Amino acid sequence: MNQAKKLKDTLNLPQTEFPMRANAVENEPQRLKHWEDSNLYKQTLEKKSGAQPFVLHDGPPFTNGDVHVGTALNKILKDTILRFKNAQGFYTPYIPGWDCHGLPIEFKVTKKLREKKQEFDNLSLRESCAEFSRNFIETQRSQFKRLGVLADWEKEYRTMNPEYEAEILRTFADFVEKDLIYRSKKPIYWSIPCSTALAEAEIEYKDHVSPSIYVPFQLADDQNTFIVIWTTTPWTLPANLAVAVHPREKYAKVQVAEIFYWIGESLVDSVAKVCKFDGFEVVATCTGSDLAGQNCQHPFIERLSPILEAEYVTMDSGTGCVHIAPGHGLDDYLTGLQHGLDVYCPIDDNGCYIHDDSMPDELVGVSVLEKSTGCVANQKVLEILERENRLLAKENHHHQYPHCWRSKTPVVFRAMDQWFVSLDKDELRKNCIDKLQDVDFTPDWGANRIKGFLESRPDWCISRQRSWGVPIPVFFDEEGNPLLDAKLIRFLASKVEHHGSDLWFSSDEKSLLEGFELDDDWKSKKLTKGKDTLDVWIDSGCSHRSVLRKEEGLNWPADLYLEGSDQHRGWFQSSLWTSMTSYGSAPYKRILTHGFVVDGDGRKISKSDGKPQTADSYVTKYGADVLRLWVCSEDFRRDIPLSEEILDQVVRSYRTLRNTIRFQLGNLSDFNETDHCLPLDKLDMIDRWALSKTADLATELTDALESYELHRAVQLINRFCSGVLSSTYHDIIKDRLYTLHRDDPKRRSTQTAIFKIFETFVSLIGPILPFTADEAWSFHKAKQKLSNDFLILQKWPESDQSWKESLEVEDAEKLLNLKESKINEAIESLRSSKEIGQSLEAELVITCSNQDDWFEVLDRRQDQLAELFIVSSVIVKSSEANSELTISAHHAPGVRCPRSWRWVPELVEVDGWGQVSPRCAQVLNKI
RNA sequence: GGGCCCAUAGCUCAGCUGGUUAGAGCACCGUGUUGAUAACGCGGGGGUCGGUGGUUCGAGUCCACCUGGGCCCA
Repeated sequence: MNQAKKLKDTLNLPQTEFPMRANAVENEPQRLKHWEDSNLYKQTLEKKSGAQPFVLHDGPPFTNGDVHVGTALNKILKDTILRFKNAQGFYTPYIPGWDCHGLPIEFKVTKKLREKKQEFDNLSLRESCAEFSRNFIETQRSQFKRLGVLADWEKEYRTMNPEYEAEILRTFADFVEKDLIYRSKKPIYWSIPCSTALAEAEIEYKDHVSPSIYVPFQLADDQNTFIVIWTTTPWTLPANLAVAVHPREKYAKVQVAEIFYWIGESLVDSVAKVCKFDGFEVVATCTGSDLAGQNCQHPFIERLSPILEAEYVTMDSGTGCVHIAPGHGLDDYLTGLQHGLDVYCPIDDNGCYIHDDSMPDELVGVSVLEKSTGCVANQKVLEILERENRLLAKENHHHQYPHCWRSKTPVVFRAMDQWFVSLDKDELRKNCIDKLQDVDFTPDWGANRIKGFLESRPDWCISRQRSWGVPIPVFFDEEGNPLLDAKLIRFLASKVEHHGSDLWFSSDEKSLLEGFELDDDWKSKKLTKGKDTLDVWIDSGCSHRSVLRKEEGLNWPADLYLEGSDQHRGWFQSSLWTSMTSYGSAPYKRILTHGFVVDGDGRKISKSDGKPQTADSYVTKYGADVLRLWVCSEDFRRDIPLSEEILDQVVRSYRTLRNTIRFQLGNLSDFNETDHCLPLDKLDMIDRWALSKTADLATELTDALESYELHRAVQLINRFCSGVLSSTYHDIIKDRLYTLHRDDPKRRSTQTAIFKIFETFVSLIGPILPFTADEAWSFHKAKQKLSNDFLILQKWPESDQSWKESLEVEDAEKLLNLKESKINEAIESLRSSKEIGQSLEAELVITCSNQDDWFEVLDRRQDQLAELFIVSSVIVKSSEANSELTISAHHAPGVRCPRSWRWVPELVEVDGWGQVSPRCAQVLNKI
């Protein structure tokens, strides 16, 4: 063995089994299993039992697919915050939930059943939906767990659980009791052959040819003047109740012979051409606002149609004047609501005109269904228009028209009776907005956003003509009068609590009502149960009631709701309505929102890009900790970019961090807390400096996490790793750690510091990188991969004031600043001129005035300067007063010690080891 | 089209209430080391702060408009 090798073996080089590479894909699941086997979630709670709770209420993801990377982001944020709060000392129960009902599931399941040509009724469809939901709960749960999310997976809530469904009904009962529920018509898509309502998802747009007609409406005050509307659905004309114009667009009065027509100014030429206005002349113009307020005569029914303003009217096509039938279109409906029009819809379930006071006899019973032979209703209406001289022109119009996905026939838009929540009754809306003042919003514009939604939304339509949901427990008598009674609903809720809401579909009216005392008025009547289900926003919107108020250990209101910013319109809002109605205040103290995951160019990620969207596709490649580090490194309040480049960057900073930890572990291999720890005042200057930097980190990082600015925490961690540790502290202490005798107080001083820094640092990164931190902790405590001493059960590092200010810290800070600027500069110039390689080959001469503040520091720390600057020696010279501090560097004189690599004036001989520096000789003699 | 929001180096982020030549980490280039080595040190280049106009003695920071992007509606 040559001397170099022999001497190297006498050094205290780092030793650790903590691997350089995480191999996360393989190792994380093992750690996860270990955590589960040890029931770690329960342990974290038991450790904090009796402490102040911090309740983060989980918004339930929808159970219809794999966990999306955006959903993963949401759960990672929640988990990180909870781990932090728990470490800080809060009792942090976390009950995850699942949103199970709803159309997208029903739609997918129906499609599957149809493809398999399976017969199904309501009940079997619901069972298939439930199974579908259950399967994805299993899938998603395991995907969430894989991310490291610590939660009470045994108590998880599901909106389809019978107990949960009962609370949905009780919420509805509260609405009924407060008299907020009313019945009114609203247009929906209706499939005539299927005799069923359709949702947007059940509609296919197909090419279609419709009649395009121009119809003049005579002004009530002026027999010779007409306002001309254009429509492609003549059959809706019997339901016309108004004509809409755009308030700020220009309209022209066109004279044709003795008759005047109002038409959108920019459309005059095209309308004149179609309607064959020969020799027409524009005689006046005005804005839509000027026209509004007048009445016109329905073309073939004794009824006035007011001219109204509507913002959505365009001059793209037609006449700029829009035929309004509130019973047959959503825009029409909303305009009608604004102006107090009736939601008039003279069409029955079979798509035939009904008999009423105004329907012309010749139309009663005529079907509006489009058949291969055409639409009879359209033909009849055209006949009437022609006869009444109210048809200026008719063409064929090719366009995309909605068709029923099952029967493939064109659907109609038809108003049907729906249940609504009156949002303005008893100032509910106002109270909701007022109560937002008690809620903190992060970011603060969230308040503004939700407020806008609360102010502008129309009354809440809560009925759906669907199967996969919670039934609206209403009965009708033979005349169609509804029985809606809070007591009865609560009675049914108790039944549902035991049997599930399937009961409504499987039982007849008699057995549903069995055990309930009906009022005398209703007793004798024959009752039929309703067929509608509740809007699923009620389902998730009452989770605060079903979960927070029912589960032991939770609190109402929640400390925090944390969801994507789309939930300002969704869950945050629906939760507020239900909570205000039942309890008079908001169910949350703070709302924290995050943006959406976008690609590297800031564009939304869509399936068509072919980029992976599931959380799993990233976890199986990078592991959970890298994904978590990505989440936490982004400012989640805005859009969150994700790309290969970004993840590669995260991987690199992860490796740096891991290596830093590894270096510390390696240098603690022969250190034992009880035997070797030195008291703070015995620590070396540089060690005290490092501790003070660690204390700063703890303060700043805690502050960043408390203000939910996780990305700032990650920046702090990165900077600490590279700036404080790697390039400064670790670089400086290598010499003493490696070359001094293992028991040298200077070495033990540094190990004491590393020990404390390590424990602090690993604790600080715990919430963000739970796998890596726990792994490091296990190696630290048990020198093995897995141990039962879990990092998560450690206390959050308090920033230790005693670590902070001291003369040592001040001096070190000054000297290190000098190193970073002038010293390194001097050494670098020596290196670039090839005079030295390692900085240890250099000797420095620092010249400064003994009047200078610097002199005092340099003088006081003279014996530590060489080590601090990582050179072989430093000579401090005093110069004349007022002269600037200068540094010169040259190759160190003397000889190089083969053990410590430092240059010394001369080497000494040690038996069996050859020649080494005097310092190394002392060490060798002790070995 | 409407409401809310975002835009600083190749990437991720700092930049408080407007005030000297705009910062950090990563990446990149150069270089040293080979006793943290699929690691680490040192040095360097890189931004007309999305654009235009305005307020001001002075704007990345305030205002208006425009462009691009996101969420939610229509």
